Amino acid sequence: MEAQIDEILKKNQLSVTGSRKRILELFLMSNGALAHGDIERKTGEKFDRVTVYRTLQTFLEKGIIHTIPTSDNSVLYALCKDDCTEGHHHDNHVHFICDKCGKTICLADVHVPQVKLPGGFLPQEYQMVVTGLCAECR
Amino acid sequence: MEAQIDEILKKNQLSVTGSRKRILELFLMSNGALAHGDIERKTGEKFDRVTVYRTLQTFLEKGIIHTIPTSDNSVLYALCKDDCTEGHHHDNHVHFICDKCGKTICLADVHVPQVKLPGGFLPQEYQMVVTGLCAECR
DNA sequence: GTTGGTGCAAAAATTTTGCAGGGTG
DNA sequence: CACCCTGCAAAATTTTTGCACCAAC
Repeated sequence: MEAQIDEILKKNQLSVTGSRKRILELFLMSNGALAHGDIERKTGEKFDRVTVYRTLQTFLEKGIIHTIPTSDNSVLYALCKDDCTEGHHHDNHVHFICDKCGKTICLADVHVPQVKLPGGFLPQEYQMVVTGLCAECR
Repeated sequence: MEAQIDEILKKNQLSVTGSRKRILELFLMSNGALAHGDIERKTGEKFDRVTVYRTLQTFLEKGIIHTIPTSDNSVLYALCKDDCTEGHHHDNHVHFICDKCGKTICLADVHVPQVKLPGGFLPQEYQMVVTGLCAECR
């Protein structure tokens, strides 16, 4: 894991610092989406809130993570797949958000079906979010 | 339109007030999604920002409008179809967000395909967002 | 007249920005 | 050692809450 983290950071020409390593580690472990608040909590507020904002922003710009659309006003972040490049994501699996426990789960095996759009639209990214109850909460 | 607005409000046991009429009118006219800021702008800041917040909240609770997931941290609202009831929405069409002009367009004719989920999940609502370039911006 | 909605004020929460000090390459 | 990153402070923005007044029914 340690090596993997370093590799990701170096591949994106980022300095390997404590906060970046820790936050990246959280994403690798969680195997799902994290909100800003999750990260603050899981790091035990060890890092300044501002640092978390800036780290997430940096990861976004480098294409290491991406945002996930949600119906409520929260912003979720999740790791990109390897074939994501700066500004171009291929995160084409479905996300499930549990109404009860609030957890967001990446359904890596469920692909987003490509729908046919009316003429004129130039689609770039398809995202699908399913809400309901997860296996543990139902 | 005037009559339609009154009917919607009365059907939901809401007092017919100036701000509610105006904001509902905006939704009926826009035929798309509106952000909080759009509403403030289009009403010419005639109503207090707090009133807009509370009106939107009320409409949400009554199932008159619903939120639309977006990748950035903005919250968008759109009218529900007639068969939406309190707490249970059937807004099962695809939304398109243009990366250039930022507009959100309801693709009312494009239905959200139902995907099969792994066992255990109890899906309640499917939402799909496509981003890219709209007909005018491409 | 009673109930509920609005506006104003203020508080709380979230996000952004500037700058000096410290760690990384 | 030069540069980028972090933490602190503060500003800006967004959202929530309390309360007195006014409008709707």
